[in-house]
Amino acid sequence: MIKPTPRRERERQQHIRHILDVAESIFAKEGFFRATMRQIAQKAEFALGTIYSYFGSKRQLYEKVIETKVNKLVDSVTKEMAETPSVQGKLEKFIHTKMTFLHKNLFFLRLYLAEVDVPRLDISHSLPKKVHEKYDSMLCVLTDVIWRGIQKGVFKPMDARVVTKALDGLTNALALSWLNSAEAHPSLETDINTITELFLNGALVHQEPTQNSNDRKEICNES
Amino acid sequence: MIKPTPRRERERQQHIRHILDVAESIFAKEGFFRATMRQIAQKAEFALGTIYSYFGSKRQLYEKVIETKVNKLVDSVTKEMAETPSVQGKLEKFIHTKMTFLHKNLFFLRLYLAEVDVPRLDISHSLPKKVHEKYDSMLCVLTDVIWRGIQKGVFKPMDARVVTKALDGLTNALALSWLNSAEAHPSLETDINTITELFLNGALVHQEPTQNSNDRKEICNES
DNA sequence: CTATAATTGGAATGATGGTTCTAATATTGA
DNA sequence: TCAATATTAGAACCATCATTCCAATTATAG
Repeated sequence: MIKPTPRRERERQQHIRHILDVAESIFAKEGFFRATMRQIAQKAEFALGTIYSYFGSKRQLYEKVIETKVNKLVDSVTKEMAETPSVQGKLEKFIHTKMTFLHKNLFFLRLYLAEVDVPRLDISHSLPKKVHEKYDSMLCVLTDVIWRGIQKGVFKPMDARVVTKALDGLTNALALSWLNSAEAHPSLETDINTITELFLNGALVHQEPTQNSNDRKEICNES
Repeated sequence: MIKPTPRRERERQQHIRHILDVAESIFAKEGFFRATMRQIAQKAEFALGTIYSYFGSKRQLYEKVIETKVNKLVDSVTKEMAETPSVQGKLEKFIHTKMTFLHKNLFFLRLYLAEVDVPRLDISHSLPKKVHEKYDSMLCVLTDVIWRGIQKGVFKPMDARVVTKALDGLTNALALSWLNSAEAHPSLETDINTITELFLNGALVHQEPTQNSNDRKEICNES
């Protein structure tokens, strides 16, 4: 019951962050069930008991890993969207920010896809509500944007919920492709442009796209 | 080394199919790791040893479940596409057939998403090559269709590979939403239409998409 | 320096569940 | 009906972890 030294406390936080990082990489590589606490302890260079003293159980550790990252993702996406006024701009921000985040967190991407994108299999049905609520809050913002776009006549009249899922799925699908193809970075910007264009204007060739025609050029003159 | 009676043999096949069905439902509900062979044996009303005599191991059983269904999916999708002449028609067939199949196989859908859509986590990296090859063959057909569409000037010049992933992901994402929302059937046709429209024409409102598309042709003939 | 509290390491525990084995049981051909 | 064979049942075996525990170590305060 004594005061914990500031330094001591700082180290503690340091350790926690370090363990979370290691756990993330192992969970991402092995999945929840194959990953063992020993493995994590070993790679983190702590003893088993230490891990358990920081996080109560394997599941808690796992949940913490996911929760931390999902929060970061959602926060940055919603922040970017909030800072942009136009409907179309918000949509572009959504695509851009989300994909950039996933691109910078390829390790995490596996967990994300397995747990957030394809929930309710294996363990995920017991992911803390917090995580799902957080993620859903982001989707709600997106739905709202689309809905307002429809009201304003910028978007066609479609079911905003369905469109939200489609856009969310579209971004996930492309991010997923980064995992499988072993290429390095190059695809990020290209993929963002492709998706944005595809989502806004579709695959068919048109005469005069009323709103924006600027990014079409970009798509064509490279690759 | 004796002749297996025809009836006997028929029963055997019957048993195998029955076990596969049961296994599918359990794997889908629990995931590979949580599902136990005892559980499957019990629900299938066979003894453990019997299951092992039919399929060698848990993993083999699991792989058989997935392989069987993926084959059916891919076969029906490619067949439908082959029977349709026009590029746009083939695309619509892809969306329609794939989504209808997944809609009719909601149980399987979980496994499908976890193993085929988000591979390499957990067990999937050891899914038999056969399965991935089969699935990829379907995607190749799709890529080829898109590529030809671009050549003909029906589609904008985009990276056909990326568009393939996008379309595949789009359909997966919508199918996924059926799992989460507990609604019954109604969304299938609506979702198919929404996706098709979205993919072909995008979300933005356009003026008058007239037929003429020759002016873009020259851009395409690289790649 | 010493007593007290916090941290750490890793062996010991216990449960779970895949796989194997053997003893029934049923089927077949004669 | 009877031996030979195939099938089934489920108990027993065994390896693999998550988790707990306690002894050893280290830090803190006076």
